Amino acid sequence: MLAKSSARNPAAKKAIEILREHSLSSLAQQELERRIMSGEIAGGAKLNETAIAGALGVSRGPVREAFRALSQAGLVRVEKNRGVFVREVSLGEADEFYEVRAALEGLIGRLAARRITENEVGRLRDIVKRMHGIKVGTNSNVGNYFALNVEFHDLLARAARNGALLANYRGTVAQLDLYRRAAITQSLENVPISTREHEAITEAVAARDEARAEALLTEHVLLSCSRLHTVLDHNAAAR
Amino acid sequence: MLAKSSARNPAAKKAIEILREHSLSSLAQQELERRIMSGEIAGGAKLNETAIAGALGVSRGPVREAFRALSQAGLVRVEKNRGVFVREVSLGEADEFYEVRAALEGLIGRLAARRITENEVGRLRDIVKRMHGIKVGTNSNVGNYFALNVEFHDLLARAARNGALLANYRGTVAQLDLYRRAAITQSLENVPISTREHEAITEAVAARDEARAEALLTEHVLLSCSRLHTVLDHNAAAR
DNA sequence: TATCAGAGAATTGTTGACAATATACCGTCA
DNA sequence: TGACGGTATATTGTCAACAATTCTCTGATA
Repeated sequence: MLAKSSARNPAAKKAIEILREHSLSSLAQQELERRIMSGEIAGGAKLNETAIAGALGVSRGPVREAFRALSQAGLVRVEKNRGVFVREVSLGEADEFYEVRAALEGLIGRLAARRITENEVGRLRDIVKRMHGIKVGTNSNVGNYFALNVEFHDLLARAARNGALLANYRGTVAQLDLYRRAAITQSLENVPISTREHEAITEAVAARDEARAEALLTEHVLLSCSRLHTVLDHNAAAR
Repeated sequence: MLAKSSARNPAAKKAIEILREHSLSSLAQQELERRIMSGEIAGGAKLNETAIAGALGVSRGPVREAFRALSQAGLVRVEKNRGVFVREVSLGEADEFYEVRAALEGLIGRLAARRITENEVGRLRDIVKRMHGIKVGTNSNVGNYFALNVEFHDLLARAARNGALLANYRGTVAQLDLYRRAAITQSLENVPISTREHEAITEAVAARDEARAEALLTEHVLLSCSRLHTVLDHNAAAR
């Protein structure tokens, strides 16, 4: 029965092909990471082994292995005999991550200015152009801007052509986003300001100005952190 | 039988106490990390699940979970259906890690200069004093200097009082040490130079000079990388 | 001699079962 | 009514068995 479906059904064939090179635990890890980062699973939520195993159609073993990897990545917290919980990042911890990220982005700016290709510069400019297109008024575009922001910085991180730096950057940003997702503190008024910063960064990198790219990127991250606090204070005052 | 031994044997009692808060997988992870970082298990070596489980007195489950965490930490490499191997870091990758570390240490220097206590400054000075005591001639003291170096930088990283930075620093250094351990490239002649750099860093931090501490630490890491290359080139030429 | 095929052994991937711990529920008592 | 205790349930931690894949060794062949 299974053989028959795999022989005829292209989807089943593809699934088997994927399983040939990926273990169930790595697939479970990917899927759980996606659900956590998308906010599908809220911060602090408990991850039930049996329930997740059932939902993914696997046994508890691979799920537990995925948990250990996610714990090492700082995305979940493991309490012995009690369970696994989506990590909650406090504002204080977010500030710590912002500092680390600022240092990493500085290096990214320096290296990207040195190694970025013309094609990549073009893609950066395209992202900035799309950022300019965000209309200040429609609230749904906040998420749109957030996605463009992620795309911009990840492209820059890849342009630095340092694997260790890229992995470190992504891991740090993922943990920082655990906070940013919980506290939806994107303010529309900051979009034009932030977009101008991205534009300046793009031109510094395009001009191969390493020192300026480093300084602008470090400053950009620290300013983002400041803007976050401003929005939070404003919200707190209004409440 | 087991109850009897645990009731009388203090060691067994302690072991049970440890098991009350630590799972076998986390203990396996710790132990494997220790063996990898100490060089007890060589780079590239295959980690046999059954053998390790037997050596640690547990079943394969916890060992596999430990593998996943170590893989996420970048200390081992998992190949599906083939096994787990201690990660081998190339010279090129080591250069990448040095760049990342330089950025992190810069931030550590800045924050440590801001937040270090008098007690911690005293301990830094003590470490430097012990570094000065290393006799250039006895080869066994290279490992001694290496330990002091680790102690110095980890103390400084803790003095920065940024948990995210500390975790990131330790993870990065662990991966970098995978290379440094494989290529035992410590040269005696560099010890006095490196010691002077540590001394200058200590005094910059003690003087609360954030900019200087940041600059000196960044430079120190990049110089260490340069010295590594010099030693390697020298060894290659001599061969 | 070198290469290839194949049987056997070893190793990994996954699962289900059992034991230990924690949680939830419910009745009792103050 | 609310706090406490005990039992039942649910969940986690660990293990052993089975299936699938890879590795190894032997022998045959060019």
